[in-house]
Amino acid sequence: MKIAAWNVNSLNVRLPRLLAWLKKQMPDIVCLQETKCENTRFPQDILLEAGYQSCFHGQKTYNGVAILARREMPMAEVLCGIEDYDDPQARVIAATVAGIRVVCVYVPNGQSVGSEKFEYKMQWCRRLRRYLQETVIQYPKLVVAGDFNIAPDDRDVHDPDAWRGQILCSDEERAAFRSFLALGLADSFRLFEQPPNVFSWWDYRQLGFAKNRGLRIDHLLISEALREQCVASVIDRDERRGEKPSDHAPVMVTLSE
DNA sequence: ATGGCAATGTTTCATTGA
Repeated sequence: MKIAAWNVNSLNVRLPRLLAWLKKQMPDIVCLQETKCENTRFPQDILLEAGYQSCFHGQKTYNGVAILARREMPMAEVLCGIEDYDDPQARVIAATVAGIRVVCVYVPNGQSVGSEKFEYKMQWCRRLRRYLQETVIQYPKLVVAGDFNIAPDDRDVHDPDAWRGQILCSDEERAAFRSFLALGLADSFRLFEQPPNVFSWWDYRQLGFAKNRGLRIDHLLISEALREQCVASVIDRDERRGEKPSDHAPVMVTLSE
């Protein structure tokens, strides 16, 4: 069972790449962020032809999340947003597939530490933590996947000194990330020995990718009940190459049957 | 100190992202 998360930065623009990538990697479940796609325009039929059913929660221009699952695996109990939180921004969708609860998240960016958007990010993370706390009780087999907009520690930053205290790397954001792990979730990437300087996002500007000036901000968290099954967690860096890439690479976790 | 790239729609520039 292969579960992936990918911030596609516009599903409309990235659809040809997504289809080619699905064919190549054959993931069972895919969590998408920044679809920037209204529900009425979601390319449901095209994805179905490619072998994937989908559920989606989108809006015009910004944000937007979706979960794809192989057509033969029933997708149930779809829930949009965080329970008991009237967030106008489409950032969370959850579904149950093959006995696993999958929560797809697009955590706010936060703009700069101390800004109004930063306060929104921090409040949003507290709401998410509360929601996940309830979710993991109801669904012990839980995967939380997506763009967290947080680099958990200095290993996840190309230039830790330059980024210290900055947005995506501040102590407050890192504490929020640890509050998710404290629910019994593991950062699947760190369950395995990894080479240094592996990232999931690179700035489009200043040859960010060519110089490997990146951050690891996209994550796949897995609950205790899934840990023994977890056999690999990787980042598909190749997907950042070539024509019209997203600025994020897909992240993938493999669970044994 | 600032913009640099990409996507969107409010479109020939402003806003947002990270």
